Amino acid sequence: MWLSYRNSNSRDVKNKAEGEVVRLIGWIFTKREHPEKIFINMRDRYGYIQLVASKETLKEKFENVKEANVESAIAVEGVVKYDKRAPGGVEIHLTDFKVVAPADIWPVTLSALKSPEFMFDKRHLTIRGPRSRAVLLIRSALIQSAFEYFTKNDYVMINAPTFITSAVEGGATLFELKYFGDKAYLTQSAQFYEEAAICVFEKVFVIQPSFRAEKSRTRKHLTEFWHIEAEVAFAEHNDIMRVEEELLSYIVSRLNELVGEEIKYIRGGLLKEFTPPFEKISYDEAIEILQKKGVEIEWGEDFGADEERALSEEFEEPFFVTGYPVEIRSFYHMPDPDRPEVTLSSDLMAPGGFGEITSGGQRIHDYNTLLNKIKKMGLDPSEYEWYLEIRRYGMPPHSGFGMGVERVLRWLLDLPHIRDATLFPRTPSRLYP
RNA sequence: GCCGCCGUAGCUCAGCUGGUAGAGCACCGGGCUGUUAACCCGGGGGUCCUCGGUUCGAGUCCGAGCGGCGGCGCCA
Repeated sequence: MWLSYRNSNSRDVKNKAEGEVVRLIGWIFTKREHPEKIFINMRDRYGYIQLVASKETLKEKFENVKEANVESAIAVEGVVKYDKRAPGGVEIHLTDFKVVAPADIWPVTLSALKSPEFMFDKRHLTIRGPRSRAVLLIRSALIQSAFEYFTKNDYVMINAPTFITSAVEGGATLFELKYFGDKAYLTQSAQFYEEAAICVFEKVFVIQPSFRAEKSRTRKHLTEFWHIEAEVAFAEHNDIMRVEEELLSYIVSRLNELVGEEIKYIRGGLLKEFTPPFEKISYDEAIEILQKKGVEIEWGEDFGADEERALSEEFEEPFFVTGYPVEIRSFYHMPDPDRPEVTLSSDLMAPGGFGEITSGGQRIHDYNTLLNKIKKMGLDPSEYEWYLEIRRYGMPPHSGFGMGVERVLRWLLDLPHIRDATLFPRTPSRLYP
């Protein structure tokens, strides 16, 4: 009933002529009261529009406007009026006003915005604010853009299971749960399942959550995050870096088209667009750069937060660090045939001190090589039985990567914390709401 | 897991060397012919995180616990 009552919306009224009668549905965002007039900023899915209620035209219904609290759901009818004094230059002079669902006194005040604890305890309400609204719209567009990129390039979307039995990354970071009589874990990555699927579809991708039981108190970690992962058969390390740089460039330019208004609202201007290929430096070069900057790091050590920051400060566009040492990468990474101490792997770094946004590389596709590697790293081959077995039946060289949705979003929008990049964030200290 | 900071009204915070609490925002009432986080005047509102200790007396001092925030390690 109410959906069909609506014949315009906050965005669409700008296309209407002065004097046209429109019916809108939405929520009261803010309200300013005077004796004869009340100004309402109404919010709907499309944005914001100012409503003007005047005692003269609304008569006894003016009282209803007076009594309606902020965040009441309303249905209104009114006349389109262009006026310089209205935000956005257009407003609706009400001829009818109904409360569809009343609201209690809204607890989210201006000072509440300063309290992360309050804002996330009341996340189910605070997401209605203009900032969360914009970020979540951009997030939706980001996932849409990634989906577009992959499907335009002949990838097949697969859906990997969430319950798993063995670790893709380090075993210590798995969430354990009861699975009837057995132990199961929540997935950290769809990678292994993608590797099985490339022998059907050659190019596959997933967009789904990954779980990591890392007690990370940082602004770049969630325990549940959305993962964009791709895996490509017959592809070598350089091929997958090409995919990553194309994907990121596509996402950025598409976001500017799809949600430019929201992006401007959050960061004051459109996103800087990039063109592949990105700069690529080797792990060895990265170590040199860091040592020259006076950072204490030796070849063979992994980058910590300080190192990632120092390194990425040296760049103004995203760049790859390639060829990480075998010791600091997971067991499945392909050693470089010309230099067995390093892997055919890379991380894509965001510039300006931000650091890692994707991680990827070529996988070991030979059965015996992988088996030996698993044993050498002290892992139990029986836990990787099916993963090994796919290598006995025509597994070509292949490569893949994973990109964190919230991390990319946080970087692009310069958000203070990764929890701002998701609807209901999950961190070690937050499981509610 | 480690290091640091914090916990007083619905929210943000003040409260000096111990004498049972205050401001702004929000809310309610009144005023105001167009506001943009409206403005002006008035009002109500508090187990001072919990437990224990010191003291005639604890929001304030001491101890423990719980919760949150920031950073490190780990990663996307």
